[in-house]
Amino acid sequence: MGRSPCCDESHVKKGPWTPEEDKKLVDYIQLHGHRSWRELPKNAGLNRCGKSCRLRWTNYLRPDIKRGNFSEEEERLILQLHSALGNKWSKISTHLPGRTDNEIKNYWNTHLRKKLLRVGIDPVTHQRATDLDLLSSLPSLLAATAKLGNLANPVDNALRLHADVVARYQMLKGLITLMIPSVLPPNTDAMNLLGLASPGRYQVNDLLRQNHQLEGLVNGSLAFGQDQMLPAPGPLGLVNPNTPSSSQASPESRIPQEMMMMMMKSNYDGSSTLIDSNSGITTPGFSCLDMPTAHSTPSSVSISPENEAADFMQGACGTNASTPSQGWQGLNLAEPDDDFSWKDILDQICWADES
DNA sequence: AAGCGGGCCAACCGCACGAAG
DNA sequence: GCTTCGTGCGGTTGGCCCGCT
Repeated sequence: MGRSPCCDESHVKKGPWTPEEDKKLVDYIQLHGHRSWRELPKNAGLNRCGKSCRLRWTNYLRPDIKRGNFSEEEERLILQLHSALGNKWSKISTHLPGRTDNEIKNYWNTHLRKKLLRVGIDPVTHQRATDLDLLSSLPSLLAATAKLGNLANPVDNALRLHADVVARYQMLKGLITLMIPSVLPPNTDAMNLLGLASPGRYQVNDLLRQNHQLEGLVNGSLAFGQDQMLPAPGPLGLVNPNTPSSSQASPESRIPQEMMMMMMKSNYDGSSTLIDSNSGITTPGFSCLDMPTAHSTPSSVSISPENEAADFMQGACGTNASTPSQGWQGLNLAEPDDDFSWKDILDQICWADES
């Protein structure tokens, strides 16, 4: 389709607006409204194109514009909305009273995008890196996130925690994936063994939930004892409907508890308590950031972006407790078979790390 | 103090889409 | 059904500001 620009006339002024122009525009709109932006500059005595007037009004002069820094609440909301809607700035702005799409877009590009990148989350897809060959970069990612230290901003803390947990998740995933050819039956889904969502679109909200889950592991709140199949989710109510039942877990899939704990605990400082309760991000629950979990499956349910956004906007802070289910039942952390060499696996990982 | 580089943000540009004729 | 108009939207640009050397 397309059409010629509204301001073909080369004589119209461009560039920054002067206070006099602002006053003319405001005075005119207050008196007459802005029924036709094309006619407005003529009538208001402005040497601008209508489009420029509209932008100036909507992005700067409108009386209900909120100026100043974004609050933590706004920041989190933008993250959530962007993960659900993508670059739909105007839609996002409707959830942030007083903020314009342009302002949010700028804030995203200059602040939030970089924050996500810094913690290893793709700001476009909200996915963590999924490729196995990225395994080699994870130790450095962990080190980098550790260096971020105890950040004052709860959102930063949450992101750092995401990166930390995601990195461990990746190491674990990589380990299992390496194991598959040698010790697991063909077609075994490594992630199902862990009771985690299968790879795919991975949003911040998924991250938060998996944080939640992995923290359970890290903190030892999920009891996995010797020779013990996990009969039920831990106190966190972990849910993964895709998880095979324990009866389906192959004996070969056993991972020694010591190894899991070593991987999950290494360098972990229990930083979940860093999260500011005022921010609404609480650990291990992340209560106000959680997607509704009782009825949805992370990453695997197809929802239109709009519905998805509406869904979590509606249920963000009022989620039902997760239904206890078979989640993590496939996680068998009992002792390995005697003839199985975990050292070999570790050696493989070291090799992968070095390559 | 001057030059440089990067960050930030207001404003611009071009396309898309719905309404009206 | 088509063309034109008006507006909305998202991506990009350009200039200002600030910190660093």
